[in-house]
Amino acid sequence: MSREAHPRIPLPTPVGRITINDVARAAGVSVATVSKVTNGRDGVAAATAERVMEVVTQLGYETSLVASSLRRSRTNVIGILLAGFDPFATELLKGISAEAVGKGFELLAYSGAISDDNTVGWERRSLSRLGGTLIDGAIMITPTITIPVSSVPVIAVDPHTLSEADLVADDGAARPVATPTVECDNVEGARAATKHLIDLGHTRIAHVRGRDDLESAHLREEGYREALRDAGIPFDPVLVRDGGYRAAWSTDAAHALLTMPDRPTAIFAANDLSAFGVMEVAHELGLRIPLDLSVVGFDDIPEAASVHPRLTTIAQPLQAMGAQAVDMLLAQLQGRPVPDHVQLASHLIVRETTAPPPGH
Amino acid sequence: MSREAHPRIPLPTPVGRITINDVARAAGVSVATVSKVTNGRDGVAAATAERVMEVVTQLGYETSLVASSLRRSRTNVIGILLAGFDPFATELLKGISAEAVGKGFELLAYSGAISDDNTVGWERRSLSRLGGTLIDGAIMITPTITIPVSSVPVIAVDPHTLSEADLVADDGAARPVATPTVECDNVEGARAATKHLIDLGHTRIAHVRGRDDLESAHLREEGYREALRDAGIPFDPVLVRDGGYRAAWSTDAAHALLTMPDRPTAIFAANDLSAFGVMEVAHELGLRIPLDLSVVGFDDIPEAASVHPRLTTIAQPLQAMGAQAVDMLLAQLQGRPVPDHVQLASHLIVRETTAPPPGH
DNA sequence: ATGAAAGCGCTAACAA
DNA sequence: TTGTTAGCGCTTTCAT
Repeated sequence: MSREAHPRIPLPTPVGRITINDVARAAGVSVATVSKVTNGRDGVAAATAERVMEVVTQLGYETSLVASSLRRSRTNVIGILLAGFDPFATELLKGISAEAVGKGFELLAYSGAISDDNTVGWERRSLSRLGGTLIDGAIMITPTITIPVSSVPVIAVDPHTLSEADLVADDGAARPVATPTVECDNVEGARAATKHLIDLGHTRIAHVRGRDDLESAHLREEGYREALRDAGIPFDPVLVRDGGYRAAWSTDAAHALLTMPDRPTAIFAANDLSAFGVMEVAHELGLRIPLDLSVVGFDDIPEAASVHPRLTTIAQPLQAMGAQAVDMLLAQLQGRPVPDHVQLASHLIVRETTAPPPGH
Repeated sequence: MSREAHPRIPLPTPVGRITINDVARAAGVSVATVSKVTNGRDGVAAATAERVMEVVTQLGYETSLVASSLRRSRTNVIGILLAGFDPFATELLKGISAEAVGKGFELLAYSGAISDDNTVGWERRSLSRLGGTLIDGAIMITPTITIPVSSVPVIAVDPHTLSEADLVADDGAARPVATPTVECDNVEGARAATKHLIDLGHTRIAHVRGRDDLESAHLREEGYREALRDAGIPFDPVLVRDGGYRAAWSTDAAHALLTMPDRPTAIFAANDLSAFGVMEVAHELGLRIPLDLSVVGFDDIPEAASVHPRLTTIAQPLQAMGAQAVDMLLAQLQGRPVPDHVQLASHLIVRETTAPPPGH
């Protein structure tokens, strides 16, 4: 180690980011050698490697994710593409994070729909911007469009459209590739919610429907109808109104339902937000929950447990769904077979908004 | 628009990612022109621009975040650097996301500590890997080390060490640059928690302390002591035990406290997890909460509202803290003055684990 | 064992 | 108005 003078005075610290060039210069080697050392490639003398590592430590050098990902094909980074960090997405993130730990992947949650003008099409845009370079694969949370053919593997969680697997290409041939999907059992959940009300003795059960353009809304209505059919209760179209998955819209629906002559004694709302709208209207009309009116929601967002009275609802196993998505993505990355479609069981959480009908 | 034959047959779609080269080739222009068009630079004939845009749309081209960020200085992406997507971090994310919307920035939450071997030092590593290229600035969530001098602006949320502002450099000169910090008022929160117990009539109030190496633990103990002092209750060192911010460790502390001769009638735990440990031990010992023992936590993680009985605790305004961090980072990016240190008020949430002491 | 050089996709000077 | 070219930081042949 008798090269001419590696002075002990502090290396000329560069001002901005420390790059591989800074390290190479300080260690008196080429950038290629530094790259080999930091990536553990062999073909470098032990002494050289040691000296390089010393400089790396001293300078606090880390390879730029951007630069290396531009050059390499794999980055060991999984992208989670989402429209925003809402409660639904963050619950999934918790599950994803827990499942990914120790598997050698870094997580990168990207919200590209951060301004109002690109709330539509963020799925494709995000995938194009990150895919193929920054991330090895992606988990897409509640995409509202069909996921385009992508250069990296993608798993969709709770997609709001039919999977491509169910579609047929223009030329009539079935598509070979579909985006694998993870979601909860919407039909079964809705059925359980409705059955819970039926078991309590309700027979006049209304449904505040979700957004017509979203697949889950249809599935939940289907579950509602099935439960009625199973119990021999005739379906009454008058008792179904649109709530659009939003509290504001649902108040209209609720008002119509609760002021009709033979008003329902129970309402199954397509999601928790709609249920909140229903509860608000009931309160305004002087109806006591659950004495005069029972309400069931869907999703079990955190607020469901905090409102008064606390909302009975169908919980989606969000963290388990996130973990499942990770498993599927890793399988896909490793070339293992991946199921097209995974449904996880939702379950009823009985809280304080449901009781037998009045006079029962 | 009478160039020779832009055939209507589908453009030769490239297999992998669509790059600027593909667009240039398909549109019959240079990549520079495509770049100008997609970035809205002028100096391009309207007809050319239109043709390029047509190809861009048809091919579904989006500029690669990686490549462009390598070349440009600004990316309009804010990085949120975190150790993992835990409840604390995700609450902050909600606030950050809500505040950042419409401000023209994309959000990129990066968890680089995804394997067990790099749980220490993730702060520096993440910052080095993303900073200077991918992100314009960073919000660092609960860093446990002093943030290194960085090439991009950084805001620290709930840092677990003293800010550099409080330190002095080796040569004795005060450092010119400190990492601006957002946190809740730990002292005041702890004082409110303790005062709540005092107001209920408790005088023998124990404290299960947090991790000794974390600044917030010391601040919370300080608040506890101040409240006692304000009330004229002498501080009894026997009533303070280490819980390490963890449920498992806190059970030992709780056991010691609750089996002592003159046991406390109330315990202020340094965080909610410690409080859960205390509740568990109390249950084992046959102590009823809150009849025999009152418990107060700190943080108000979601579980605090779900356990039985529901935990009285000090809530940190996490979403507001996230929003504040965004505001500060944007200010810093725009060269506006930024406060060194912002403290947001925590507040007491009274639930079911506190009551007057036995026989009061 | 080491380094020179090409190139990943893109942007920005500069030339034409 | 358009294209040529250099280079952002890095990895990877391929010479030396």
